Amino acid sequence: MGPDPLHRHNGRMSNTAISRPARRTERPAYGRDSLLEVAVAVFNERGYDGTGMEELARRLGLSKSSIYHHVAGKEELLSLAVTRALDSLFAVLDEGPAPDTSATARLRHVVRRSVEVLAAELPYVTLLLRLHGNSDTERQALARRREFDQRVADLVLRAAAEGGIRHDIDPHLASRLLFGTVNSLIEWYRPDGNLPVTTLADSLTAVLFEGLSRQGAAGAGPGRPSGRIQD
Amino acid sequence: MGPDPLHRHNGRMSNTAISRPARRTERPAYGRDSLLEVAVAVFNERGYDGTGMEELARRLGLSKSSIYHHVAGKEELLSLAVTRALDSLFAVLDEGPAPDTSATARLRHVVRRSVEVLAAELPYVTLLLRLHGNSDTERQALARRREFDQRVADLVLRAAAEGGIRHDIDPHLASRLLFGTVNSLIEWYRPDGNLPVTTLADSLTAVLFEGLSRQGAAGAGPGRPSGRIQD
DNA sequence: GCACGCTAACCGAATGTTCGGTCGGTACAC
DNA sequence: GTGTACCGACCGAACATTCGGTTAGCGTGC
Repeated sequence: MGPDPLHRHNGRMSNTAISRPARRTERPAYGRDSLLEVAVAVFNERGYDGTGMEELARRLGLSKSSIYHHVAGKEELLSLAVTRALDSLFAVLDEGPAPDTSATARLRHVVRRSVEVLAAELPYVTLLLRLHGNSDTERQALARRREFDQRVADLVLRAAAEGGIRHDIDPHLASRLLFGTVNSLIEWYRPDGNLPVTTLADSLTAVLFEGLSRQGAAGAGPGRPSGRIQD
Repeated sequence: MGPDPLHRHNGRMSNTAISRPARRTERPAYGRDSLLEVAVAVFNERGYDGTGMEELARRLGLSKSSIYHHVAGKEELLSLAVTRALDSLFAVLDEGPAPDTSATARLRHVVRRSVEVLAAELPYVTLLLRLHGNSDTERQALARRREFDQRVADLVLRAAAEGGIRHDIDPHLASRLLFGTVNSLIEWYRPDGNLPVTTLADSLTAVLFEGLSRQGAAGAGPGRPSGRIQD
């Protein structure tokens, strides 16, 4: 029926001890960042729409109203999270090998770095990849995400023009498979497991780039350029 | 929730009007199946938790209360959808080449047929793959899904033991990449586009099986067996 | 051939519950 | 005494679901 009446104890949870300004008092006190971290974790567990502010408060060890002391509301938490994810992803495109390098080499770099970003910012990217576009915030994030996808697709196209991709696979399909596989990492990869990110990135790029580059003769392979993809 | 509440003759199939008995009014006159089809489409657009019964009613051209004439509630719609998806997926495992065929050949068949099922039952599988486990219904579905994944992973392990998978890639990782890529199809593949399922399945199996089978020497490839993956 | 009852299909107006969010206030560090 | 961090109590809106009907077509008796 009713929740247990807690007598104003601040039993703050242990982890997420951001040790920036050397806290002296034993009052941990959430900042925006540590609060966001917990919120995103819960959003990913139950889904953004499936998470209530009350459940969020419970997991934070706070009351519902206290959350509004730190952020404007539920939607701001979402906005902060996906902006962080998108900024990290776009940074990958603007760094990397000089533009005069071969497109194939640059693509390889983008894939590898995307895997690393995905691992480093896993909760934030996970939230981004599961948006539905139910609010303005979500729709704007999806628009930025589509822009990212578009720029990667262009790079794949240039790699294909260089001959970096086997001719019996449509470059548009190659894009989809490449980043479909990369994005599917959010479904199972856990950075705290015993598979290092470097090994993951090595294996993923090896499998996909070798599969995408070599002309195949294995059993039931096709021989003609395949159908185009829309959108 | 639990057992299906009686199964009297359900109405009509999806709008392939066979006009079997007699003509109804000009109204759509939904049966369970056609109603489910619309509902699942809306669930996939806005997310299950993000879809209200009112929005559902609007899209059906019905009143909210009329939905309850056909199904017990929102959760039954979800249950019907994911059961259909899971039944189709498990059927793939139980058909196919005889058990005395090589594991590699059987795996290839499972991957190809999974792609086909994914395309044929796209909305239902999409809904399944996006569950969070917020209710008993969802948790039961996720349990069945994990069982499917486990059986596929076993098959990959046997294929690896046969030598069907290159030795510098851990079979557990190979499983994840393989079905990560297959499952990522729900994010972009549309059966009504101009990429036929057969071409898709050909290309996907070609890229992945060639990438996974051949020992690589392309640039930055690893050389040792990679780290293990947990659960 | 038509009156009658039956039922599937539907609706508008409610039900209680949960939602995201607000408000006035307390504790305490500096 | 001012600012930061927090809380319980509360609010209107939206939620899934229920209830008491109405309508239309079909089968049957006659």
